[in-house]
Amino acid sequence: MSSQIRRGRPRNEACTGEILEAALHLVAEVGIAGLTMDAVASRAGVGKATIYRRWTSKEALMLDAWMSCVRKPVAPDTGTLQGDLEALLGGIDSPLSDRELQRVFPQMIAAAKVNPEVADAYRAFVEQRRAPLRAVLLRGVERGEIDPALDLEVVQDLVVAPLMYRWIVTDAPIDEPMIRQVIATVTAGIAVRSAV
Amino acid sequence: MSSQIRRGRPRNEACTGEILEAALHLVAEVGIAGLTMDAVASRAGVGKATIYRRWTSKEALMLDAWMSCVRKPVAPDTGTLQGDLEALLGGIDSPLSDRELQRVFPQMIAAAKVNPEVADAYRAFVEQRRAPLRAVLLRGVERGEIDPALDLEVVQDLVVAPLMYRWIVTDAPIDEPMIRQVIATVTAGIAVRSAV
DNA sequence: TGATTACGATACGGAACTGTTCCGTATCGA
DNA sequence: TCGATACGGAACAGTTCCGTATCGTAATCA
Repeated sequence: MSSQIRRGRPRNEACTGEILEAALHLVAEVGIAGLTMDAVASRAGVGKATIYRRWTSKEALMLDAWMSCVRKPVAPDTGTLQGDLEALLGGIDSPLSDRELQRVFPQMIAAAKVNPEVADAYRAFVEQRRAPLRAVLLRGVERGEIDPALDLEVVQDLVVAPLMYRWIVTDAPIDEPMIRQVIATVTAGIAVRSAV
Repeated sequence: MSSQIRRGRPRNEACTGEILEAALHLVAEVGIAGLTMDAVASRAGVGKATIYRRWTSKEALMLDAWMSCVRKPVAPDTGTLQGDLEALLGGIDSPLSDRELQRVFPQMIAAAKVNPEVADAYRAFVEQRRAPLRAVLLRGVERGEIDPALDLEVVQDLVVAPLMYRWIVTDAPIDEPMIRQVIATVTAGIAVRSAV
């Protein structure tokens, strides 16, 4: 069925990645509202037809680009909660720079609030990002480092939110001392002796 | 200079507010990219000329609308850090519903990442929101409830970020138990005995 | 070699939106 | 009553952009 013999000139698969990357860089520069297919084609060094041969619409391209812009992190296992958190919050694996991601991600959120299709992809994206942290916290509960009476979802937010907040809302720096203080404060606050 | 006698039919000042509100509701529905001046005029029940008599462009209208959509909170003083925080994080004073604000705010952020003029207004907006919380925390330090060695900016983020994170990123519920756990965890984590 | 397909480049139709400018009407001060 | 201004509604031109079509060229297979 899908074993149709391909005749003629084969597709240049490198183009696919170049188009995706060009789209992401452009979104970082001008936002999704300012993004045009002409600009994507020009930046990727391809014709528009080459794009439309791969995606049916601008929206389809954007969905693909977003899903490809951050690779899923793996849950570390250093033996202690503090160590796991430090390893997990270290960096992000992406073809885009941090600076660009800080611009692209809000565009994605804004689009998700308005477009249900984007919202679906966005939910999957967030869930994928949160899974490793949840695993780390569960191990923390098993080791007795976290008060089992606490709502783990909230604990998760306490750890991640300050970073995302600086990333998205305030643009404040996310450096080592800052991350350290976040982890120190939260781990101190969620220790078993704390009563809610 | 500005004491020119106004002749002729006076402006209907009610229109101004209706236009601003219509713009905000529409941004919540279709996003800033999908917003059209025709739609604003139609929703506000005015002609487009009435809008352009007050604002020179779509951007100018949007900036005004945003600055008017949330009123500055006041710093409470209940005597304890925990009490101040609970009072401060309670609710938001705005003509828009929470649901709508959750959609409008990301649009504002996304626009600020791309448009320098919006970015300026956005920075002023955020600073205005953060000031009362900073005052509350400073009193907490004076009362000895917060370790003075900590970076207060980070403490501020620890408190606000989980709420904003749910608001913007995950859409998870922000109810009383959740807020309580955030405040309890952070206040426990920033108490004086904790060493960073 | 010839058929076939992908390529970059460019032009095009159709749709949408902005910002302006007309109407005819309504509401004020003099 | 009269002049001045604001009003809602409608139409307008200019621009932008999407998605498609077409061009000549390049790459692959039969």
